[in-house]
Amino acid sequence: MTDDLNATGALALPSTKRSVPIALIRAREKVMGPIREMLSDCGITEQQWRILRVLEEFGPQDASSLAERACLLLPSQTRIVQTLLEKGLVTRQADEKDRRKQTVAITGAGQAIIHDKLDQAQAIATRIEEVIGKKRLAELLDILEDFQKL
Amino acid sequence: MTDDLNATGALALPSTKRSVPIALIRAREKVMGPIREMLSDCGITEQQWRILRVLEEFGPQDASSLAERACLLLPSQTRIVQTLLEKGLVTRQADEKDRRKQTVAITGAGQAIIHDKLDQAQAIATRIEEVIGKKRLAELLDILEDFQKL
DNA sequence: TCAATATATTTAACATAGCAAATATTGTGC
DNA sequence: GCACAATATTTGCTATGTTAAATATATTGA
Repeated sequence: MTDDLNATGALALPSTKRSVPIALIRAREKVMGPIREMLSDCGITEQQWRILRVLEEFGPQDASSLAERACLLLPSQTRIVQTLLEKGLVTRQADEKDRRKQTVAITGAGQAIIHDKLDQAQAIATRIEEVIGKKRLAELLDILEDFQKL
Repeated sequence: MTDDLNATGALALPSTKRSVPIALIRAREKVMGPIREMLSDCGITEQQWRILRVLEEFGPQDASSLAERACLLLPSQTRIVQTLLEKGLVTRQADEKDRRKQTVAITGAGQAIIHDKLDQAQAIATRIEEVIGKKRLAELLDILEDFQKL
């Protein structure tokens, strides 16, 4: 009884205004605005920042773990690490035991960038918490986690 | 008092595991999986599908409105419409009154694709509702809307 | 041991994201 | 009516997303 009907009475998709995929994009777009602004003046992209963050948080790791944690597909990860190598922000070397694996690590220069932006990044996180509310933000993260069950 | 501290006692960013931008990406990735699968066999991308959906829902409209509703940047919209033109799924013509504006409309072939996929798309939407729960899904959309205040 | 498989990562190719600059058309003030 | 600012869209360029294929190393079983 809750099926959406269009003007002709036929079964219709939910309006794009309440579409989950579109809502996720829109929200993300807003969140990323200030973050991109923060990163633009140090020549780092959003994805490069994520890789540095993950390396700083979890330490040196193989490519697959890094891609999973930074939420990147392996091909993207490969390219991004290559540019980070050129910038001198990470290192990469084959694992001794299993030479198929590549171990990626953050350099001092990479850590410096994170530390330089720490206050700004913290301020952005705080701002989000203020606007959305601490409780609702926690709810949001919980609900989003449930999407992994799909 | 709620500041996150790392091992050295310095101010630290929230773990990437509870990062809002990353959580949004992960959720979106899961949602899009079945949708991409549905579209792959008719040679249509996710963004092309969004444009067709919006044109079907709101009718012929200028490029800016279309981009806004389909949640695409104008340059992306321009290029995607170009490929849709080549596929014969949309038309585009200059507005009579204001020749700067381009009016885009869906064709019969474009509508046919939407109607062909209607049942499948509906099933995906239902599946999401089952897993997340109707109430929580509504909460999610409400919270995501609040991000526009940022 | 060696061929067949499986695993880890990279490359290739095409589509899109994001930003800045270029184009085209319209509106405005003098 | 014209130079000039404003608006709507497109183009150019670099980076990433996405899928499939290629490459390299490990593992397994006859």
